Amino acid sequence: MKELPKAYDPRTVEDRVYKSWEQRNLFAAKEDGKKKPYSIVIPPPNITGILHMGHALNNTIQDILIRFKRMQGHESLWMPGTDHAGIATQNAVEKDIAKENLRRQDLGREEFIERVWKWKEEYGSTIIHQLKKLGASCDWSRTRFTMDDAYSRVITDVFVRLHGKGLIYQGNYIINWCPRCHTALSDEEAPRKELQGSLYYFKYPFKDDAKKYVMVATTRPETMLGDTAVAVNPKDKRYKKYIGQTLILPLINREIKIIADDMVDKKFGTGAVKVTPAHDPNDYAMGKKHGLEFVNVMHPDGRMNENAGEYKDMDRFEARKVILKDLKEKNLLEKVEPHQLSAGHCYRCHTIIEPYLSKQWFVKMKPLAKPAIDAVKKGKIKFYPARWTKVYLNWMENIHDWCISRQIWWGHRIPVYYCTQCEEVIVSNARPDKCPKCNSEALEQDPDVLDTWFSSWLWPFATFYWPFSEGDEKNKTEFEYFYPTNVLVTAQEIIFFWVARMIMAGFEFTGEIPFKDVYIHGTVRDDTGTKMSKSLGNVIDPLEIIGSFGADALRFSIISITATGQDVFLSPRRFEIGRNFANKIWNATRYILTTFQNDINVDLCVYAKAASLKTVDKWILSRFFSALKDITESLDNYRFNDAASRIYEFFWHEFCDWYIEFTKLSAGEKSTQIILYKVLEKSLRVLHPFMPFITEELWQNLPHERDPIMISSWPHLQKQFISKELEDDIEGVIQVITAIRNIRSEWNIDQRTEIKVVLSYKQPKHGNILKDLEAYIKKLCRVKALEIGKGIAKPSHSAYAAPQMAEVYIPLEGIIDFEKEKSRLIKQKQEVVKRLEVIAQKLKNKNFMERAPKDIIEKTKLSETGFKSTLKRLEENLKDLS
RNA sequence: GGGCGGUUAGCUCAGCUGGUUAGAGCGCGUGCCUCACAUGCACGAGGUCAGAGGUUCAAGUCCUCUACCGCCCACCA
Repeated sequence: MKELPKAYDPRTVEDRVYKSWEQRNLFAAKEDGKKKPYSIVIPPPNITGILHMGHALNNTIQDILIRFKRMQGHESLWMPGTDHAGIATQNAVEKDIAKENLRRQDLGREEFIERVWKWKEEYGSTIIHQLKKLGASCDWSRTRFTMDDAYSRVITDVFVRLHGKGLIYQGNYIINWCPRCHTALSDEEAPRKELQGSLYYFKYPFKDDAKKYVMVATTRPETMLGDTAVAVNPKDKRYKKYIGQTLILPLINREIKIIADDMVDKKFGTGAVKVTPAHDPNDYAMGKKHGLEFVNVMHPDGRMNENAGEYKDMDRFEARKVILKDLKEKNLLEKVEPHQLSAGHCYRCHTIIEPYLSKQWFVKMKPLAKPAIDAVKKGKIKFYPARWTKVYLNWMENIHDWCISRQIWWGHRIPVYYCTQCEEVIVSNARPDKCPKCNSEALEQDPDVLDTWFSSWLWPFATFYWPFSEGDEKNKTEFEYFYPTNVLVTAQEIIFFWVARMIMAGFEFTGEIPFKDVYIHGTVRDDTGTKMSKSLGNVIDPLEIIGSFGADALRFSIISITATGQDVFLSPRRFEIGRNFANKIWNATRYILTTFQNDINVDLCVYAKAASLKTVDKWILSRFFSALKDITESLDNYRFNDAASRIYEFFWHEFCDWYIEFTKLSAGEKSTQIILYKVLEKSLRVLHPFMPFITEELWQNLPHERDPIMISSWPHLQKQFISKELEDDIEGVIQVITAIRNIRSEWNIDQRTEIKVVLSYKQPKHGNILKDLEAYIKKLCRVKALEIGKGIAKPSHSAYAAPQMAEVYIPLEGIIDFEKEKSRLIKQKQEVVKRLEVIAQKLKNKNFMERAPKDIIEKTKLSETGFKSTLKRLEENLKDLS
């Protein structure tokens, strides 16, 4: 037998173990009619991504599920892949070429795209390697990329289908514009953040009488250059008389009308609002309604344009300052108030977005949302924790159309072609040879690309390359087998971005749900509660943790401290839990292996002959199987931290602390060896989904040649071994031992001093158990002589230490403070009697349940069977007490 | 303006369907290098479960309100 090192060193194990799995091709999943499928699609990380704690948590959870289900006999498929991450990747590559003093415009579109692909080849799979470090058991042979040809075909297909159904349209609207990335963004990509800004009050003079004016208030003074009206509420007495009159827009000297609109809030600002239809969504709506002029005053990069008069080419914020100065000089700036406002920020570069009028492509969302809402309402898709259901429904019911075109280069080109001759718009899967209308060959493809999420929302089925071309039986069969997937594991941040849209796409294109469950885990934060992010510099690098503590330690720690759906606060020290536990598992196994001596060829199946087992053997089996039951249930309910702490508790504090210590008395005996072995190997299997590396390594060190633990089976629950009575008995013995140790410690009796203990008991049952386990007590408490008998010791504490041999008299019933215990029992008994009386009275009233009004039953929350079972339990309690 | 989460030991947090004496890890105190493990072992101290009402035979757990902390959504110029 190999000698195992004294401390577990993950660095010598993990890579080797992972490679062995890969070599045996254990990750591959295939259609297998005999097995039930279990499938998960990974939330595809960005190719620009590097593994952070959020990934670590997210992927550990998925890997636990996948490994658990695989062991339970399912055909487990974890579909991996990466996302091309349009803006993020383009930004990264632009940064990269900036080192060569190049902008993307210098390279031109084609060459730039080539550079992105090259960049992708070099860095794009970093995150995949890091996921392997974490132990992820994805089917890597299927690794998808959202820009792959096959995947891209799905996207084009979907675009054409939606357009055909009238669900995609093009139009001029106010969208979120990032002046730095030069692209439109969806609402979800432009989250609003609170800003400390100002509210500026301007005077707009009347045309007829320059001394009179209307005062307006704004937070974005620079947009005033594009004002084409001033709006007031029609019911506002202050302004009613001015409606229809003409004002002169200062600085620009444009004539603008005063209009009336219900949208104007009388109470805000001055009650009169400047209207800039080209730079504000509300004003846009008003502009459409009132037929106003749309004056765009900005370049796409955020500088003012030719419509801005003398402010042309100034940056928008520079222009703001100058305009304020000029207005002040003209005595038109009344006052400035501090004002809390919120403005959209680009989710990629954090630049303040500009509401900007431009022509974009949109998806009509309302029709898509309907089936997706119904599915969740009917429980076809369940959220865990359930509270997210409401968040999802609320968003879905107020859904807005989705702006899907982006003015960047890296992404899926929009499959739309324009005829330069007759301006025909052609939507087509492939580039048409000529214009169907005028036969011209001068066709130009729309320069824009699609929102990255337009590819992600197809992920659950596009990864199977749906829709299937004729003869593509392989993908079709697999799709039918593995789809819908079982669960989607993700963080709350992308419920709207991604989860909701996937559900809509699932129904629209496959007619089915894309997944049955959605498990939303918490956000990873640092120990002060701040979200971890690179820019804040508060990240804990998972790879560093893996480097020093090991992947298993990382996995186990993060799982056991993350309660279902709660955010998790991390500091590096918290990973010691997992490291220490791994070391414990290592050493327990190491110890058990030494007990096998040379005779390892024991008949390992005979443990079923329970009759020949010792009490402690039966006890540990009982404890194991009840732990197994709990853990299996917890995993089935996505209660990962419960499962992790349960196995931790069992393995460390029951198996190691007590059972292994018990067995040291009978280490050479065959039955002891068998049970030690059995419980160990079963525990390793239960631990495997949480800590795959160390369990595989130890498994391979167990006697006999064996297949990897990764493809072993989840232990079979054997209920007949679970015995509550037996567990209580040993629990009692453990209490006795603890009490003796306690006395030893309290009286400062040195560990080396041998003592004599006299135990007395009242209940014969206890006495028998104690006698049965006398040797264990003596060994674990270092007791030289132990006397057990009825009524030997007095019914109170009486013990003393002698110089040579301490003698300790302990009445068993008095291990816990006898008087206190007695009064507690009496009190408890009285309470039980009281409860019994009340409940019995209610039951006696035979027709109670029928006669009771519904709301009372509701209120008491007790059904008739509830009453009866309560009664039964209380009666049992009473029996025990007598 | 809506919605959600949190408030339990010195710290970080568990506690699912209400039911014996409210738990863990870390930290702290005492004693141990006991031949698997000092990444360890044994023992211990430490909690009026944010506050106030209510429902119930029984409330950390359910209901109502209040306070503080945090998050999300919204067309607050």
